[in-house]
This record gives sequence, C-alpha cells and structure tokens, in this order.
Amino acid sequence: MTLLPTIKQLLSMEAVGQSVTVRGWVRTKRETKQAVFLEVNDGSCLSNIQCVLDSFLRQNQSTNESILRLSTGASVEIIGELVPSPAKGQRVEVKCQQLKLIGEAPPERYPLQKKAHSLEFLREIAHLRVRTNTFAAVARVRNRMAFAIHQFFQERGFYYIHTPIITTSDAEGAGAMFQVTSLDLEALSKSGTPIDYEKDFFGKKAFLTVSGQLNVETYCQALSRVYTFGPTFRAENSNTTRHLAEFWMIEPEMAFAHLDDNIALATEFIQYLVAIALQDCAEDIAFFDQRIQPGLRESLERIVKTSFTRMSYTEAIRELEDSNAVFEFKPYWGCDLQSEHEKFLTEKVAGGPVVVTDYPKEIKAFYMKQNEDGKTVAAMDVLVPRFGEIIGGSEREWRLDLLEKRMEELGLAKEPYQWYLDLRRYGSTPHSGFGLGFERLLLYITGMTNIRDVIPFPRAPRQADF
RNA sequence: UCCCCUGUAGCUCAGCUGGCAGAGCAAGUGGCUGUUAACCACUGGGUCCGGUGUUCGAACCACCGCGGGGGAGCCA
Repeated sequence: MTLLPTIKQLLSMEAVGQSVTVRGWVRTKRETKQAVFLEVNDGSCLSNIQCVLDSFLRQNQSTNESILRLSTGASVEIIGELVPSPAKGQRVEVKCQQLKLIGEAPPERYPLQKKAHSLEFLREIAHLRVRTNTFAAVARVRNRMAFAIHQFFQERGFYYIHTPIITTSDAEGAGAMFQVTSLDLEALSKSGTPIDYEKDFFGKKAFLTVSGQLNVETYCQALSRVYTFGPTFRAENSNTTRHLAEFWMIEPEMAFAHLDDNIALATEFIQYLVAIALQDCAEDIAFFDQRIQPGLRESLERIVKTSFTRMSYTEAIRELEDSNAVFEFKPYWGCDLQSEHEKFLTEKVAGGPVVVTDYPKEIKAFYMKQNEDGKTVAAMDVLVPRFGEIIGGSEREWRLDLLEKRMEELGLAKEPYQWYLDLRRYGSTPHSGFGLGFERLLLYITGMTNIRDVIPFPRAPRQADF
C-alpha cells in the first residue's frame, strides 16, 4: 500500500497545480453562491487544509447533494489540484474536482459543534474529543514525548526493560493496590466460605504493579543502565487534577551511580524533552500558549536554558520557615512538604524547577540510601511550578546490613524480598534511579491543568468509561 | 476520604424577595459575500439532574440521593 501525503505534508508543498487527494474530517463549511469552502483535518497537524468547491461542481446533482450533507465531523475524500490560495489565511488550498462524502455526521445528533466546548463536557465524550484541536494536539505531543523518552535513553546506552504488570509483592509501599484475581467473587460472597488464595490463579494474592522499580533494579545489576516505561496502577481514592488510577511511568536505573549522577540525569532528561517539544511540536505548543496557558512557550524556553535550583530538604524547610508567607500547614523539620510548600519553593523562591534532596528517612521509602547523618536519605524530588512533584527518586541502599536493618525498623517482612536482597548479597553496586509520571510531564509541557485531559481514556475513582 | 462550588435548550450560562422558561453560541430555512471564529434575517428547540417535603403557588426554600468541577490528603 502506498500512503497518500498527509495534510501536514500537503500544506508544506509548493503548490503548482499538482493533483492531490485529501482524506479527513470536515471541521467547518462556509458557503457562498460562487463557492463552498471546506476546512478538512486529518490529525496530522493542527492546521486544516482549505478545499474550495466552485459553482461548476454544483451542477453535478450527486455532488450537490453531498455538499448539502457535509457538516462538521463528516469524513470526506477530495481529489483536486493543490494551488496557491488567492485569499489571505492560508498559503495553499485544494481546488476540488471530485468530492466523495464517506461518512455523514448529522448535525442534529453529532455532539461536537463548530464552536468552543468546555473540557468538562469533552471529558464526557472521550471517544470523540480527540477530534478537537486541543485533544488532537495533546495526542501529538504525547506521541512525540513517548518517542523522545526512548531516544533520550537509547542515545545514552540505556536498555528498555519490560517489568511485569502483575505482581505478588503487596508491600512496595507506593500506595494502595488493585487486586488481580480469577476467583469467582460473586459465588464466594454467596457461599460465605473464607477465601483460599491457594485456589487463585497464581496460588497467592496478586496485584497490579504500583512501580517497576524493584524489578528493574535486577536488570540494572547486569545491564548497568536500564529504564522502564509502562502503565502503573494505584488504587488510592485520589480525586485531584494530578492523580490517575492508571498512568504511565518512566523509571531509569543506573548502576555505579550516586545521587549527583541521578540529579544530573533527571535534569538533562527534562530539558531534553522540553527542547524537543519546542522544536518538533512548535505548532501545537503555540496553540497551547495561545488558548490554554498564556506564557507557556516562554516558560518552556526558560526551562531549557536555566539550570534547576538545587537545595537540601533542610535548606528548603529553612526557606519556608524564614519566609513571611502564611501557610496552612506550618513547616518544620521532619514534615512532609505540602502542596503549598512546593508551590512556594518553585514559584516564589526559585522561579522555576527545584530539586530537593536529602529528606528525613521517616517520610521516604525503605530502599533509599541512608546518609551518614543517620537522619536523612539520599532522595531527590524534582518540583515544578504549577503543580509540584514531577519526579521522585533516590540513590538506593546497596549495603545489605543497612537495608535489612531499615526493613526491620519498619516492620517489613523480609521473606518476599529475598530476591531483592540477593542483589545486595552478590556483586552489589551503588545505584540510583527515579520515577517520572508521564502524564505529569505532559501537563507541564502542554499547559493543560487536569491530568484526565492528557491521557486518552482516564481511569480514576468511579471513572473507567470507554 | 474531607472541605467548598455546581447541575436550567445541543453547548456556555442568566433567571432578583417563591408568581407565565430566557440570552449568546450551535442547528434549520432564506439572503449575501473568495469565505476563513464569515455576515444579516427568520424559525424550531425544555423531565429546570432525580425523589420527597413546605407552600395557594417551587427552577428558586428544606431533606435525601446521583452527576460534574475545584481545593486538601496520598503520590508520580
């Protein structure tokens, strides 16, 4: 099969009257006595291509009937000549010779109109919302960023590892988990007999993964530089604009790497992705800048040029304590950084992304490397203006005795982690990594404000339609 | 899970102290113009989220339920 040029390609061509075929969906139709103007979009880019049907075509009765039924949302095939446009507004246009109405979209029933719709309304028609400028632009940026993530790591010698979606370890500590079972819950519930997980599919309790990190650490200890990029599930009852029950996470892990290497990688990673978005998604970013988040492009350009502010948790707390700002939650050493604190640090103190390091061990996960001071761990969070944490990572505790001691302190059963502890028993190395929430990155880059609008079909509490 | 806001035409909303259901956009029809958020005129369009109650009378007040949004917590 030979693929026809996309509208994106047609729009960049030199128009010399060559014959072209346009296939896509009608965005608007404007009629005059002399001509009908159709704007057709095929999703290849934000812009539509203008197709002009002159009165000559209307003498053909079947064409004329098609024109009558052409409305916003209808699919069409147009064969014509690509010519320079005599009017302002577009460089080239298609002078239509043949029009085929492929699929109608009756305007009295089709929910999308030739007007702006609210994001809330569009969320209710997730299967159709991608036909709007905003959601198509998000989809294109999402695609480019997914590809750029692989490019970034592949260029640096990282291997892409597929960690499992189903896990039987229920204590990773990263949040509530969805249970996976093949048991007949309805029958069990009616019978009143206690559940015997021996009879379940895996012979024990199983869950959807909340993180690929522990698994990818195993490959890190053989391939040195690795990363995961896959779906992640959290059953937390979170109802916010920055949480999903199903989201995509990127988790690189580097052997022989310390916290500073980790921070350098995270910083370079963000800057790389933003630079690519600015360069390869310029039209979509310009749209977001104009319609969604004024000033977006400028703030993204600044991210690429400016180095991230780095401060320890202790310094961050001091900044908060010394400020005159009034916080709902009074900051003190040992507290978790609240949303308002993160906002203050990024927007008021740094005026850009902030890397906060060396958190109290009590508020971080068991596997993080314990610092010499006995109080903190070698953790790092990257906070960004507008919504806070985008990356969470650390150097890992690679010393067996210290890791076991920490697990005991936290009352974690060691048995399920034997394979993880083996990594420290045999050829252990210092190593570091982090997790980046893909949708949060997309919020940051597109300027969208609700995470449910940067994933095609959002899953959240009481929301799993489509 | 908690707090606040909200639900009226296809969409976005107004609707005063409880007294005949409204606007803009969209749509349909006609007109006009190489149009481009097209323009002008006319027309159609309602389970006022659901239930119960108060009242002579409820879109409006009260209670219960459901949906949506924002914020907080948890986190990526």
